[in-house]
Amino acid sequence: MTSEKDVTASPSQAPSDFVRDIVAQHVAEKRYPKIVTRFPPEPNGYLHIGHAKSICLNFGIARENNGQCNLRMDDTNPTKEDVEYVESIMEDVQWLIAGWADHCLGFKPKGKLPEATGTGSTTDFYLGAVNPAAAGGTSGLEPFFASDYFDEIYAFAVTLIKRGKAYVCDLSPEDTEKYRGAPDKPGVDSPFRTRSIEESLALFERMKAGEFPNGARTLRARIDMTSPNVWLRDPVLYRIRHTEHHHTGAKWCIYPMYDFAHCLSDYIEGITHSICTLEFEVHRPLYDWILESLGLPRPLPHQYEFARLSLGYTVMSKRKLMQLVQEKVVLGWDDPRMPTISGLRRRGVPATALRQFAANIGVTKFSSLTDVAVLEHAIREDLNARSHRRFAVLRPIKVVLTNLAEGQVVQNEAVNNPGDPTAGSRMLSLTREVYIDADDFMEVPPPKYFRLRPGGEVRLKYGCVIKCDEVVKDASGALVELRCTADLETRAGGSNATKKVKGTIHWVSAASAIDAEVRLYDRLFNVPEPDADGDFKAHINPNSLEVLTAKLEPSLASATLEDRYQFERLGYFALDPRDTALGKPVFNRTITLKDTWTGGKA
RNA sequence: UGCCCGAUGGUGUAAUGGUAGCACAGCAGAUUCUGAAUCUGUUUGUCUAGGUUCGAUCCCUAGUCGGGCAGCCA
Repeated sequence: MTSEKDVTASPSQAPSDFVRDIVAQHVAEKRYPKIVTRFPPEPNGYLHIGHAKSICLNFGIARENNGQCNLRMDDTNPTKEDVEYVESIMEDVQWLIAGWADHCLGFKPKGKLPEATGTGSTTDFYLGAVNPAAAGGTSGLEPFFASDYFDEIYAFAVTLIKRGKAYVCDLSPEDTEKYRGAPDKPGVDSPFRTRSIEESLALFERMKAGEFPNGARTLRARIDMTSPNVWLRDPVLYRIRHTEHHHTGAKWCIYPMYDFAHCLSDYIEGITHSICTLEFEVHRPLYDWILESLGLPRPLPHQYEFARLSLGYTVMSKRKLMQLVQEKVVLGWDDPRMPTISGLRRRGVPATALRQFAANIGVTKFSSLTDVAVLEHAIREDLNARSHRRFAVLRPIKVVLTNLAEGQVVQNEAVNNPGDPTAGSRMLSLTREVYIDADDFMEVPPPKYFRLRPGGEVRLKYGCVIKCDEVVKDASGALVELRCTADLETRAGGSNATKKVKGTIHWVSAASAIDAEVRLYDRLFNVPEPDADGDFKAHINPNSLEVLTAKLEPSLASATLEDRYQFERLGYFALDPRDTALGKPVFNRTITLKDTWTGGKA
């Protein structure tokens, strides 16, 4: 495979799957001088974790074969697309592949268009890539745009007409549908199918010139109205849309359809392997028909299909995600509860974890439902290795250590990561007043409860064992504070340091703790397949976000956006990059720690 | 009732004519100043019926079940 070290994570060798097998065979045959893939999102929404699977596949294949993967905006429908999406896509892709496949990313000089390389009767166009890493950054570069090829695609359409393989059709949208027939019923030829080449040529030019209203005419391929594959029943190649385009402005009023534009865009860029999802499988004969009908001089790209990702407890279509945003179920496309790449990033999920996840789930043609536990495992595994441990108390209970003097400070060393000796340590101050988490004290605990109870003992981690002498309540019966005695001889190095107690809990000093907003996220839906009954909004988890003010150990005042933290016994947390302000930290819980305690119920 | 694609433990995936393996989840134990991590062990599987073959998860046929396809969306 590759001789380079995979920087995703040490254990991940290049995965193997049927697409990579095909590519490997082509490499062995030396079929192409270089393997070129592409990631071609339509800029009509934000990228989600399903796209991440595709990105990892396409860029993975490129990097494993010393190839290249072009980022291309598949923007042939001006009514649905927007530059906002172009920008988010660029950011998300570059974030996901950073440090892994940047050297394979294909961009192009800003404004650069394909060059006509054809001679004589053969029409040919080519547009090569520039790598941002090699070019010293993305300034002056941009991704590819299918809309940059409108001139060339138009020229190819004219060629098709001249070859008698396409014609201008005057059927209305409704009639076009009727004539198409049904999957089990053959279609009927359009009355305009026999139109002369000259007339189609003239009409097509007038369509381009804007002489006809939307929907008045289309350019259609002349294939076979009786084909069992409905996509071969004279598919529409061009439609009239008097709409400005986010990238080409007002230049065009006719726009190519996906099927026509995609294969040609692949060809123009010199793509060798055009990898897409299963629903395009029935389009493949059309993809091939168009390219083969043009008599193109360079090697043709080929399409390969794999199963899109379905993840438990979430929805994955852009339409549904858009709905969640528009109906304010979430706070935006990058809401940390969203399965979008931007949402996962904001939640604190590292790109390496997403890449490892993609490698773990594999690539097949079987439509499966992936257990969220697989994603969660990849995130925990990544975060466990890299996160410094910190103490944070989410729901504070005050504990007074009655045998410590006011102002007395007992310093304790706490390691930053028990699995990584190089991570160092920091000091924690034990004082007369500390906070512990409400979950770590129960007046009437269930069986096997290891934590603090009246008259019971527990260890304050990196501190000492304490004993609960008194539970103080107010007139209403609400807990005010716990009065405990600390046994300082049980500290590390003390005469009773190895004293065994059932529970060890985290804590913070009331004297030095800092306040911070902490956001606890839970899954957005409360059933594994929210859309199984077609009503995904009925299964929204009303408690997917809980916001609280927590007490944090003081070292967290210097937390950075880049670092990941494990709040011990609670989970992994990261600073929210959008809402954190100077002196006002906001932490997002990326994921809880795995919790095998049944809560005494078992 | 047309065409295309698929089917391996609970879930996801390997094995491409020769011992059904891995991961997640689960369970049990060890260990633990995180009920985490780590370590050890372990339950559970080739959709059905025929055929080819010394031998079939793999090749062939039929069936069953599942997914996709009838936008001037992608």
